[in-house]
Amino acid sequence: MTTKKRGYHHGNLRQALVEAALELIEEKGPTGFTLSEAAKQAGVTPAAVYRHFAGREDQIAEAARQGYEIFGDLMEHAYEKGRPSALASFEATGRAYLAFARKFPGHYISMFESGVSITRNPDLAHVANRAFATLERAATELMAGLPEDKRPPARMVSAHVWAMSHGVVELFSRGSPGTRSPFPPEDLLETGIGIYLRGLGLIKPDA
Amino acid sequence: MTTKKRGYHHGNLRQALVEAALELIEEKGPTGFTLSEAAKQAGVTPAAVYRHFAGREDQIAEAARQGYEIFGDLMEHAYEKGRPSALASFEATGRAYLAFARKFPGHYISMFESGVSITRNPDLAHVANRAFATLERAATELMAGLPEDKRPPARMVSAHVWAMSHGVVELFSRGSPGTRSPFPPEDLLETGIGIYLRGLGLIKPDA
DNA sequence: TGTACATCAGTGAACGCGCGTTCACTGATGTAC
DNA sequence: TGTACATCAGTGAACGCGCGTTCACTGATGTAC
Repeated sequence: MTTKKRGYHHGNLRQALVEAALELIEEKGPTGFTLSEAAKQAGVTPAAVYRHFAGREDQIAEAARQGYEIFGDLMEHAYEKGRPSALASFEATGRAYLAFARKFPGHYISMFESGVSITRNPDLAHVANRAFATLERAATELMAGLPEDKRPPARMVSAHVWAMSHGVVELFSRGSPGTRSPFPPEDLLETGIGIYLRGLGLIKPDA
Repeated sequence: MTTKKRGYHHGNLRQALVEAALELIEEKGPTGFTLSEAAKQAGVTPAAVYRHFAGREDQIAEAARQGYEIFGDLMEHAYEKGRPSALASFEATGRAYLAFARKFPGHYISMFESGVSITRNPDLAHVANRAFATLERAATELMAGLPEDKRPPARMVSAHVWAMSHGVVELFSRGSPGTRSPFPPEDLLETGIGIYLRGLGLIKPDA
């Protein structure tokens, strides 16, 4: 829809295939994606896929890579928006995590549930690191506001928030096991992180 | 190995199939499990499976069901062990979550990553609820120790802890995306819950 | 501007594979007399 | 104890299916002269 770069025949088949894959993954889960069906959805023979990807695995990896790219951008935006308040920045990155999962479920699943191995794909590892580095940077600045003797490692703090965000998404933001969520996921994450930050001594114990 | 009930030919094929499924799931992920291979591993023709299960889906569901059963037992044990201290009970259930994921990875994956739908299977819903009810009971008791005006709903507190536990397992306890864990998962969860509880005002702000 | 050629994105047919599921069967086990 | 019968767990062959992947090809696009 945007820049129609029009290649030889199809005009950007590669991206069309990625988008087809994302739709399939979103609809039918990570298992539901097949190279053949993605090709069909893009109006092309399965064999054509091999002009653009090494195979099925590679196609998912590209979907995940684009996901990490978007994710990283969102995190950075959130981080910047909260500045100069370290607390606001940190909270915003947490919210951004959930917002990303909601808005880009296909990407999210590709990244975290498709079985794509980050360790085996250096490209992926690189973009993924950028996203997580933002969260960690926010944590580092946050810790700077604490007395040194009661300052947990920033990596640990970011890991905690990452874990809670991920847990909320997996358990309560999609129809996985938790029947239905007892609370809106956004509220759950907001209050959870709020209590956590109070535990760090960063929020006054008001109400 | 234990009670050899010896049925007609095989002697408890049903359970042997469940165990084969668990091994396969543990080894090769939720996708890696196939009815045929489970049958083969149990030394039996694929068709034999249909004497004991309605199909592939049903076989995974039974693996998950047994997982929830074990999980529920572990949670209850942890809960009882911590008594009469509500705090100890609550912390113990959190730890039990991670211990379960570590000790019974096949079950864990069947329950949370296999795509088995709890809502569509009443049997499953029932055993799952028992497990989560324990966590919630622990949370309720814990909240009783707080002044009423600053007492978040027990359901919410248990959801928070559940989410963080699940997140730690998914992200740092297995080789998913997080490269390698920056900290031992047990420590991560312990400290995370510790900070959270402090935020609730349940632990003194000592060290 | 027109023609000859090179490129290479996508085709279409074919492959071998393992899957989940069905079916009529067989033969070991348990039971009634 | 021995015989006839009923049960039903597991067999073996077959099925249709869609998968990922390969290959020689074709024909539209871009380029050199």
